[in-house]
Formats: sequence, structure tokens, C-alpha cells
Amino acid sequence: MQTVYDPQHLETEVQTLWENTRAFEVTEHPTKEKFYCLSMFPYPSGRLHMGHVRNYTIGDVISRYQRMLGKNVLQPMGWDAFGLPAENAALQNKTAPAKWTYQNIDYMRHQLKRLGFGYDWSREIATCKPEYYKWEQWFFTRLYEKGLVYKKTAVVNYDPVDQTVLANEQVIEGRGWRSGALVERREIPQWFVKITAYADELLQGLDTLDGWNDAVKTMQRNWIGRSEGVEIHFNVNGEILSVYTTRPDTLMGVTYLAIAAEHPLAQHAAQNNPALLSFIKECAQTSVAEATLETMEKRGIDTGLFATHPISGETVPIWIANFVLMGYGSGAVMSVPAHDQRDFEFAQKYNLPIKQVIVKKGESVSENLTSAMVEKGILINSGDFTGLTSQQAFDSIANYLKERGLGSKKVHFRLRDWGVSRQRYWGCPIPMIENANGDTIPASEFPIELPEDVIMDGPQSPIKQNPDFYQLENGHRRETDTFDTFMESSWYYARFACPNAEKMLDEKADYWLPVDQYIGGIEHAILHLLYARFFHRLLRDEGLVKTDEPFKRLLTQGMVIAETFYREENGKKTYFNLTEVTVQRDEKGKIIGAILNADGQAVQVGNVEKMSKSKNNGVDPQVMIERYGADTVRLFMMFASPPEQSLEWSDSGVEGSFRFLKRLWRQVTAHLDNPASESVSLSEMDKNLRRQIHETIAKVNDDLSRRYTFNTAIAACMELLNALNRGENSAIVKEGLEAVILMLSPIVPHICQKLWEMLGREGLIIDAPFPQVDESALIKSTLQLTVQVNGKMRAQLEIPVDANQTTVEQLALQIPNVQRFTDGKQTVKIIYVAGKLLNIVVK
RNA sequence: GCCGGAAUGGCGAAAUCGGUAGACGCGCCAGACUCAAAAUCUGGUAGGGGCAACCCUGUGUCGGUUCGAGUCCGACCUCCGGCACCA
Repeated sequence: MQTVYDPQHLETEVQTLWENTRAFEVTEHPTKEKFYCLSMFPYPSGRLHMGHVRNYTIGDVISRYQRMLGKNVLQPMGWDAFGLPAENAALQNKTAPAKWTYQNIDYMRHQLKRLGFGYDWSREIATCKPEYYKWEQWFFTRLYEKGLVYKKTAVVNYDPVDQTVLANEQVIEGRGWRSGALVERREIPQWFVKITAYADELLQGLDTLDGWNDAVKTMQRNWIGRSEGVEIHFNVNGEILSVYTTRPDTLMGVTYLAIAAEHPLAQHAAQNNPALLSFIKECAQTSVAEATLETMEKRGIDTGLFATHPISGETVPIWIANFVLMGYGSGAVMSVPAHDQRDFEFAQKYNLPIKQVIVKKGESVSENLTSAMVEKGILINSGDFTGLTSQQAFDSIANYLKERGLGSKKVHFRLRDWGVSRQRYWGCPIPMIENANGDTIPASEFPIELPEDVIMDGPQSPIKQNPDFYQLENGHRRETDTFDTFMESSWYYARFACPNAEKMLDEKADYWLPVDQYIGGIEHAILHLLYARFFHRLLRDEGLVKTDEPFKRLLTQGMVIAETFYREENGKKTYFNLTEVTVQRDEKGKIIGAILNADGQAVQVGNVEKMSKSKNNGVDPQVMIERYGADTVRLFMMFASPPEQSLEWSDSGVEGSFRFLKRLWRQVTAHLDNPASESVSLSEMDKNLRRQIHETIAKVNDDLSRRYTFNTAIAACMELLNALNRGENSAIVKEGLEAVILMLSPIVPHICQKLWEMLGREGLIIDAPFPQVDESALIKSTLQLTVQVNGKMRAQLEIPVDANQTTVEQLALQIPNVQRFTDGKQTVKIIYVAGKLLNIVVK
């Protein structure tokens, strides 16, 4: 028998057992209940980081628990293998993105296996393989045929020095990250998928997702942004300029219109106007990111053009404003400074008139508005509409406009169509061809393979300069843009059900889908999850899946954070890793400083932040696994905080987890040395211990199935183990130890498998049933009641389980400490929460 | 700027439906074992008062609802995530 807990040796042994028995390979099983548990697949960046470890431990714990409940559990793993970092790495190392990616996959697969995750590796997918992306290409051409795909121009960030398109992330303070050149907005033709055609369905579908938390659903609802408003036509020299508003009741307060710099009217007006031209050029020098546009200084310029108000017939000036974007709606907005804060500030800045047309009920016009009056109310200064409420005016004005052909009610979505074109190399080639007439037509054969054997000697895509790729024999020319990588991650969950199918998806997908539990970072709350929900409906409408929603239950896990250490010189911070410093604490254990090991001098202690390269505060999981073993790392990850909260790294916390596993090991081996002596009747202490065992089983089941609070499940097991250590009846101690081992096995599967065997059990613990409650063990004869006076706890009272309120009140009033607070006072009322609490209210 | 979230001892956290604030763990303090150290075990540990029984204060800030608020409502502060080409 092993007397010392030796995780390295033990974990290898157990992992070999899993491998040899193919413990996690699953097939469709018509009679068994299925459970599909999926963690968001990783981008193969090089090594696993702690965020991955956390994500995949959560998924593995849920999978193993569900399997022990008797379900047919699928837990697959793959690689989101296309993406920008591979190009950057290739550029730096002068290698091919493919080679770098495949090397990373090999290393990270090895790491995942070492952590003991129960994946069905026979289903592994890498999205950069033609066997995977050829179906995406085929599907895109199907969407094209159905009219769900179209081409239009859209703006990108363009680096004029590197002559390449930049991702928002690559634009730093308005400049390209490599060249430092001022970035320009540029319009280029791109492919779009009509997600807006599904906007209503995506919105309504949220109501069916009971297993998603409200924060994510709210964010998606707001992102889709359904609004009811009115489209209004202004007349500009005989041409129609359309604007959309949700506040047609304020229409009489319009004092100017604002248009985008790229708007044709702006371009036209600028032809003979150098001031306008230079303003438009300035507007073009901004990143396309919405956060940048919304936070920058709002600026504008008068075009000199006028529009005719559709009701009053008055003319209002047309301004170019840097915050209005072409391509979001019509590229023009009506401005009502009195009732919109942004318009108000803009009007003040440029001395434009502010005309109040809404007042609160019972008030009159405000003499000097100091800010916009944005609430709804009663119309004033609005001609025939004066006196109406905002609500009445909405309909009256809409009808007025409609009767005269000047506008109509319209439902509008904030959601925009999904631009899927990327001007990059390391992605799935878009399967379109430009024929000799200049028309685009879909490709007819798949895959259109991306050449992997390339050299990145500049930021431009190699396939854009490679006629072997784009030039076809019949004179046609292939599209050289690639897909947004969100395309691949929008359907991988379905392909895992049938990774080798000779079509995109086969009937096996019907067995496994939808995903019962999806787990990933909260940062994916909108984009990835919305695109996947959209794509699932596209698959459904192609007859490839039968459900409406891909993910039944969603768990969004928090970030892994850690302390930062730095020195500041000339305003530039240099960060040091935890491994390079010694932390100093006061006698209470509070951090008071840190010293750099290299020179013995002090460094600054910074904030606790998300583990990242830039803050140099990452902890390499590999080092921890080698030091403590996978079980300790897994245990710490699950114990330190509940999954949805951020998790702070702590070396001593990891030590604590290791210590607990050593104690578990020792306690079981010590028990084996003192074999069970069966006692006939149970003492009161025995009964209490047995009740605690079964109360813990009830709690852990609830924590693992409903609440997903793994930290409290572990705490309950720790408490039970402490109690078992004091247990006297070895038969009950054995029952308790077996329960603890089974309950902890989803979290720390290696040590539990081994202890399970040492207790004389055979086979895989993963195939043993999870402990269930023996109701008879829970029976109590007395309860602890809290007695309050005026809501403050004054005493504890032990009462028989069947005591009625009158008895309880009498008992409570006899307690001296209760009498101290009630004597000489009048009892106003008594509140009794049966079996829990008695509150005596006095005055 | 807009949308969403978080905040509780020295630290990570617990308190599940409005009902005992601080379970469990870390750290720290004391003791046991040891020639000693490590490891391990036992006890203590929100702050303040009290010999003690107990009492007062306390869950980011200010206000409110309630017999009772960490939990609900309103306003605010700080931090975090997302904002459509990072994944």
C-alpha cells in the first residue's frame, strides 16, 4: 500500500487507466439519457493559461458528475485554430502560421491530458483543417443561394504605411501598432450575412432560455435593440433625406439635421469647399470602434445646405457631425437639442437654436434649459399637435406623415448585419469567384484550400499576392478575403456530434443537440453567443438540426486575476512576475511591500488584475502541475471562488488545497489500518454523524446540479471530513469516507480513483453512482430556534420538532436574556417563522 | 459615452426565498511533537467594551421600505467585462 500521497506517479497511473479503457469515448445510446457538456474551445496560442484551466475544470466537474448520475455524457475538445495571433507570430519568427498553430495544438493537447479532463479525443476538431471548413464554405454558398448573403461596402481601419487593414485591437491611440501611422477609415466591398432577418426571432428566443443568466440575456436584448419609431423624409432640394427617430413627438423641435462625413450630401457639398473637405478628411482619421466614436469630442461643421421640415415647412441647416456614421441606418439623424442631451451639447457648442416642444404635465416652457429635457410629457409649440401627450403625438404625427407620403412607422433594430470578410491570410477562404463579367458567383467545389506552406514576410496576406491561389484557368478570379473566425466558432458544437460525417451534419447531431451545458468566459456574452444562436437557426432552416437554440444552459465563468508588481521610471512601468519577487507582510499577514529578488530593492505592489502578458502577472499552470499535480490545481480552481466570480490566484491557497488532499489520503489510509468493528446499536453521536453525512450528500448534490457552487460543495466535504476524523463508529466513518471520495471525484478524479481502489472497490469510480440521500438518516427530534427581540438575536432555543407557536413563545419568554429586553415593555406583535425564528416586537 | 456586472474580517470567500453576518480555507497567534527545523496535530482569531454572562458597532457611500436588509427600492462612488476586425 502507498503510504505517502504521490500525485505525479498516481496521476500518470490513473490517466493510463482511462486511456486503456477508453473511458471517455461515447456513442449514441438510444435508451440512455444524454448529456452534452461543452467548454468553449481554446485558441491555440501556445500554452494553456489559468483561464483555460478554470474553464475546463468546471466543464469536467459537471461532466463527471452527470456521468455518475447515469447519463451518457459527451465532452469533446477542439481548437479554434484560425486567427490573427498566428499571423503575428509568423511575422515575428518568419515561419508559416500553420506550422506555429499545429505545434501549439500538440503541446496544449498534452497539457489538457495531463490535467485529467475526460474528453472524447476521438472527436477532436481543428477549424483550420479543410475537412472542417469545407462545410462552412459549402454552407455559405447555400446562404448565398437563399439570398441571406450579400456584398456591400463597409468601413475598415486602414494603415497607409503598412498598406493593410487593421483590427480595432491593432489601432492604438489612432495609430497603427506596427507603423505608428495615423489610421484612416476606408470603405471597401465586403460580404455580409443577414442576421437582421432573424433579429425578432433571436430576441424572442431569449425568453425560452431558462438556463441562461439574466445578465447575458439582457445584454443580448439590448444589443439587438428593437425599437419602434418613425422614419421621416426631409426634403433637400427635391431629394429625400430619411432619418429614423423613436421620438416623433419631438419632431417640431428639430433645429438641424446631422449627417455622416461619408454621406453623399456631405461629399457633394465639399466639392468646392476646402473647409468641409478638410473636416471630412479629419473625420476619416478615426478608428471605426464604437467606443472611440462615442467618447471622442463631438465636432461638426455646417454644410450650408438646408432641409425642409416635413410639417412646418421651415428650413433647417444640415451639419456634418463626426459621431454620425454611414452604414448605421441612413447616415443621417434629426437633431432636437431641447430633448436630447447630445444634440443639446452640440447645439450649445455651435450656437444652434434650441426649441422646446415638450413640457412635463402642469409645467410651462422652461426659460433657460441647462440640459435636455428627455422625459416624455405634453407637446407645446407644435401647431396642431400642441396639447397632445407624447404618446398621442407619436401616433398622430406618424399618421400625418404617412397620409402625405412623408414617412411611416418603422420597427428598427440596433443589430447590424454580420460582416464576415477579413482581409487576412490565416482564415477560411471565402468561397466566391469573380467571373469575367465582374459578377460574383459561388464556388462549386469544396474545399477551397488555403495554402499552408507560405512565408509571412510582411503584414499583407500572402494569398493576395499569389496568383496560384486567386487566378483561375478560365480567367475568373477567386475572392482572397477570408472569413471572420466567429464563423468557425458558430457551429463547431454541432460538428462535435458527428466529426467524421460526409456531410456538414448528420443524424447524430439530432441525438446530441442541443448542448445541455455550455461553459465559457463572460467576455463572449454577446458576439460569439449571438452568432452561434443565429447560425443554429440557419442550420435549422437548412434542415441540418431540429432545435431552435444551440445551448440549453449557459455558465459564464469569471476571470483569473493575480497581484501585480512594478517599478516606474520616466512614467514607464516595468512589471515583475510573482516568481521574481519576495512579498513582505506585517504580523497580521497584510502585504506591506515587495522586494525584487534580483537586486534586493523594493518594487511597487500594484492592483490585482486579470492575468496577462502585459502585466507579467501570469502563473503558468504547467509549473503548478509539476509541483503539486493536477488534482491540487483543479481543487484550488474550484474552491477559491464560485465559477461566475473572478478568481484570485494565491500560492498559499494552492498549498492549502495540496494539504487537504494529503489529509484526505492520510485519513483514508489510517482508516484502512483500523478495520471496521460493526456495532449493533447507534449512539446519539453516531446518529448525528450519520445525519451530517447525509445532509452533506444532499447539499453537494444541490451544489453540483442546480447551483454550480463548487466552492461550497468542497467546503461541505471538508467539514464532513473533519467530523469523520472525530467519529468513533468505524462503520459509519467508512460510509462517510466513501461518500466523500465519491463526491470529490468529479473535482479531484485521480486521487479519488486511487482511494476508491484502496477501499476495495473495483472499476472506474466514474462509473459508480453518485451518493444519494438516505432520508431516514435526516430525521431529527429537536430544532435550533433563533429568538429575536426587535429583530436582534438574543438567544438560541432548542425545541422539539413538533412544538407549536404557543409553546415556543412560552419557552422563549422564560429565557433571562430575552426577559432583559422585554421586561417593562409592551409586546406589539410576535413573528414566528416555523422551526427557524421567533421575533418579539416590543416598544 | 452606451449596455451588463461586482463590492462582506488581514486575505479568498459563506450566508440558496427578506430571518443567527463571517461556514470552509489561507494568513497570523499560542500550544503539542522535535536537540532543532520542516511536516503534522490541537486551540484561538471582525472591531471595541466586559472577570464573565453578555453588550455596542459592523457587509463601498447616502437615503428609503420592513417586525427584521449583505439580500429589496432610489441616488451616487470605485473597479471589472462588452461595444460589432482580439478570441
